[in-house]
Amino acid sequence: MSDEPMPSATLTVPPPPPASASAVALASSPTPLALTVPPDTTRITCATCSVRQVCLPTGLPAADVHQLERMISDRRQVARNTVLFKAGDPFEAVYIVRTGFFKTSASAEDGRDQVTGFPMAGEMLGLDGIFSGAYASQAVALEDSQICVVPYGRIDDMTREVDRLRRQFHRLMSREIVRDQGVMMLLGAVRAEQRVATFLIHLMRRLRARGFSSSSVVLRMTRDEIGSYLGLSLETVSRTFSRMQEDGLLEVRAREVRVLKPRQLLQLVRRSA
Amino acid sequence: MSDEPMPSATLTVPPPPPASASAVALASSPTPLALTVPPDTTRITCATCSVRQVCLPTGLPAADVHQLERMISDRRQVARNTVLFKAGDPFEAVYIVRTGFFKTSASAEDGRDQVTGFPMAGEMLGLDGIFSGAYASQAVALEDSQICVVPYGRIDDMTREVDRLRRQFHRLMSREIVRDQGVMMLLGAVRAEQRVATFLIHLMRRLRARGFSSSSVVLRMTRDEIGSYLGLSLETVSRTFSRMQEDGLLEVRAREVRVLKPRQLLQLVRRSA
DNA sequence: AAGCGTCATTGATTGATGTCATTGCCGGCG
DNA sequence: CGCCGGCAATGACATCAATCAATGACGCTT
Repeated sequence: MSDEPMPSATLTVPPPPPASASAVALASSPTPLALTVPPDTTRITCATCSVRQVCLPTGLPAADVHQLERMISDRRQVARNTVLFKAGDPFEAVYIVRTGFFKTSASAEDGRDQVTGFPMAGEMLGLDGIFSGAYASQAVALEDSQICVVPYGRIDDMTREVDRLRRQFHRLMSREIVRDQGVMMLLGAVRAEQRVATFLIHLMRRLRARGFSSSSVVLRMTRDEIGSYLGLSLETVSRTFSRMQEDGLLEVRAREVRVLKPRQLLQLVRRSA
Repeated sequence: MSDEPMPSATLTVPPPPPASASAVALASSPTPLALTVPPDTTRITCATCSVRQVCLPTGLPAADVHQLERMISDRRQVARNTVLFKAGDPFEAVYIVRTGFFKTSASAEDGRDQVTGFPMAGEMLGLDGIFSGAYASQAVALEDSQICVVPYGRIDDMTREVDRLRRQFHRLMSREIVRDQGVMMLLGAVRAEQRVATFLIHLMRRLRARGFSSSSVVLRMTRDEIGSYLGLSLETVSRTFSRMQEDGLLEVRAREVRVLKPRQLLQLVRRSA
């Protein structure tokens, strides 16, 4: 299984508080338009951003990070359940998650709505819009989040002018392709147990890379959304969690998952049958 | 189901002969190194290439196509079953299929080798190598093929210098991301019948876009490879073909598939259950 | 505080698909 | 020319996960 592409840079970011669990919250179904409440985040810069090590600046020298800063037009607050963009919306910008948690999904011809990813801090959204000039997928915030807006026009300008930024951008698009291949592998896994184990392992790794606990998570998505992502029914996801708990691998209480035996979980990922 | 991203440009390319069925053929297992037999293709240019409409030049004015030509360092013959690159090989170039047929595959942690795509004329391979500097997947020719070699150094140069080429390259990377999403949808489809139908429909569309018959195909891959791509066992693929034949949708004789009722096949794609 | 809706868990059942095994076909090679 | 190996088709059987259904927990709304 190819892992979440994650630059080898080791992290020293102090664990930020688990992204203020929505006091706002609301609407059961996604609200149509992204809030554009300008937060007090105006003085935040890439150089001081807590996720810079896993974000666009990854591996760039400080001088370039300054340049890079110019690509970001805006930082926005996105409330839980808000649609950041949906399939068909005209493509204008790529987004980077600063804090919080999103889900991306695409619609199949048969009407299914399948989850294609759960982007978190430092990860990009919307790259699929460059191709046709309209987004091919939908992005929804799973919790109150903050994003950086990177208008494509600026990407175009900066990637012309600054060699390292150009190559960096290519690397990040490529990273997305590698990530997608990982998801295909996930969906190709035969057994449900293996898919769920892989999902958890990957999630933990990404969280750890961001300085969060490597053994305990509060899932931000429902069983249904996990199932959609893994190509399983929500019941199967639930049962698999339960079985893993019986086997002493996990401790599951609703959205809260604690990994007790990471080694054995990893075994499930690696074991074919 | 998001379709194979294919620019809307309609094709007027005369059906080229179905890519000379290998007289060379050989080795049952992939041979380790790509042949570098310089063919008599040196005078071929993008401007005269029969697949230019579905390839890199897509949508570019003639002037730019000339520039683009400079990105291609070489055109190479790749014999059937030859490995063009494999996971871990140092990334140096992106490839574009000129004639023939490839399969790309990636290895899961559990040892599975899953097919991630079947690139054909005009489609790019190797974009996943930009991220880490090493390819993340493997590419094998399914029949004697020709490819254009696009060294990354030249991409870097040209995308700095020529605005339209830079944007074009971004579009093509984005196209790959959209394509990957399509494959995820495919793997997320519940029923085997739906997956196989979608596979066939997409294949036919891509062939038609290149001027081939829109009702008859000679599959270049085995049932096993189709199964790996679709997340099914080879037997299920075989049985599904058989059932579709019984139902009068197809006529299948080994690798040769004739679509008799494209409308009904499309129905299977669209129908959720 | 009660009520409703969403989400999660669990059981029973069913059916599709994987696995195993056999047969036949075809092409290449000795 | 006949054997052998890869590929495909098909049957028998087992298994895993989807489906249907009921219940319970929690949080938000009124």
